[in-house]
Amino acid sequence: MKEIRVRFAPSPTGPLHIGGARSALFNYLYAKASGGKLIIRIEDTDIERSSRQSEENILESLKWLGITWDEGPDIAGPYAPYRQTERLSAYGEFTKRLLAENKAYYCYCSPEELEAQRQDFMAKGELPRYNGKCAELTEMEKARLEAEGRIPVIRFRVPLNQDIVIHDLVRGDVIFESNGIGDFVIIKSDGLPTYNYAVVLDDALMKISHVIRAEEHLSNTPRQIVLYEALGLELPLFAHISLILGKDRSKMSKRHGATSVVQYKELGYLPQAVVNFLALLGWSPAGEEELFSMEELIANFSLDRVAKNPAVFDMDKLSWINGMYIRKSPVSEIAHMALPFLQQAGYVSGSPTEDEQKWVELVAAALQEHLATVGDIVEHMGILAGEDVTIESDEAKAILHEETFPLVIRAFQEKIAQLPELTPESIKPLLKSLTKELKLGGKQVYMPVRIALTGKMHGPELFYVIPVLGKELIAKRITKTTQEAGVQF
RNA sequence: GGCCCGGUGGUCAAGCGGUUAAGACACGGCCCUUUCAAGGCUGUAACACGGGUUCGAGUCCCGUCCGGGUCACCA
Repeated sequence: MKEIRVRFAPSPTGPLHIGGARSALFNYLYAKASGGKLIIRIEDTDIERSSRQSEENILESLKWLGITWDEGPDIAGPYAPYRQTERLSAYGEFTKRLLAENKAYYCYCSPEELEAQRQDFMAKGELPRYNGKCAELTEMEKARLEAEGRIPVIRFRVPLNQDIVIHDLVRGDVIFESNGIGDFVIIKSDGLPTYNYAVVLDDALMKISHVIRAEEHLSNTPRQIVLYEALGLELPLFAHISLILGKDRSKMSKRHGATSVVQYKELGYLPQAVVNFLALLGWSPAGEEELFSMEELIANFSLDRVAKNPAVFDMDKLSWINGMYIRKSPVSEIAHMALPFLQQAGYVSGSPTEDEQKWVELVAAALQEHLATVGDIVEHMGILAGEDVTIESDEAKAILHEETFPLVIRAFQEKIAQLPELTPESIKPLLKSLTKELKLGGKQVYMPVRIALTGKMHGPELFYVIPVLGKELIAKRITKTTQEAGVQF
């Protein structure tokens, strides 16, 4: 059986886009599910916009997501190199052959002339495409044009009157007429191949068996197919997955919010959550489970459960999934992820002490259940840090005026004074014993203590809040809130 | 505009000629709970429209409408 080889071929012109990430993921899942290989190929023939920095960023984002590859620019492999600009020498003989067989020709039209042509077509209401002006130049004409200092491109001569059919794995057969495609450029005037040419050569040369990519490439595919045929190369199987749309149903872009993978990382999303969410965008599992680890995705993935219709990026669902993963993660991991956010907000020093690290761990434990993203942690810190407390409402204030309040708060203070160290484990029984000894309902103990300590009626479990605050802050905040409420005890 | 792809609740989606048209997110209610969150139960809500084909159409065909993609010396 033929080896399954799929590829993700980003152009390094910016950070990894969320849509690109999903293409990469589907390729990865397909490769893993079928025992095949994933190849990363960098399509950097647009030298103006490509950068090595973007390439590194893209590879880093893929790694962050947990997508690994078998061959690529950083690990080489049997079909190296994996950067298009380093593969140029391999293209020459193919181009020569096309030229020799008259399947391609030099074109001397300048950009200005092409633009004028296009305007002409548009004005006449015809489809704008290359008019074939240079298709049949004689040697003499070529020499003259070259003497003018014109640098030619090479165009592919698209065969006329042909139906080109794509047997698409997700869409079924898609048919294009070759007459709808004008002779297109395969070699630019700078000598570099265009995308449509390089992609065909590389996919063929790298023995790619399945091309899984976004739907925006569907209308390019007939160009590529005619090239495969002209060169006598074996066609891969194609699978075009639909696009990811923004809330207004247009293609995802900056104005829809975060579009790159790094942005999600920076906002405090977990890679497993992003992967899980992306997988569900356009693919659906056979069962009703929605939460999948990478291993489970691999075990369940198949191309025939990939949807044809575009999907709107639903931030709410991403947040929900992320929250699920945050709750499932060990506290230490959340603490680790939370640290930079807390540092940036000034709650923790640049190089945290051991005590600070323990404190962050407590904070993470307290807030873990409440977060949609790790970055959200900062919004909750008012309750857990600082001397600054204000009572949020008259309703809260009234609770401090209940007649049992002095009793409760005094007993509470006595109890924590006896503890050498405040820990969730020690506070939990302490609070319980308080209700018992005072013969009060839970609410009559927990609520006044909560308000005295935080000024709020809601928040994380008290047995977390108390150790996070520590004895000193507790004393200060009690003084402050009781003063504000005007209660003696 | 030409060509191509798509159209099931607000969103993601299951469905492959016969179902009370799943499930999830979001939203509302109830329960649990010291609060909130989580969790459990529950409710509102959909086959774009019009013609066919068929005993029977969300499912097949055609048209209309709507959305998207693409028409580069970008990828």
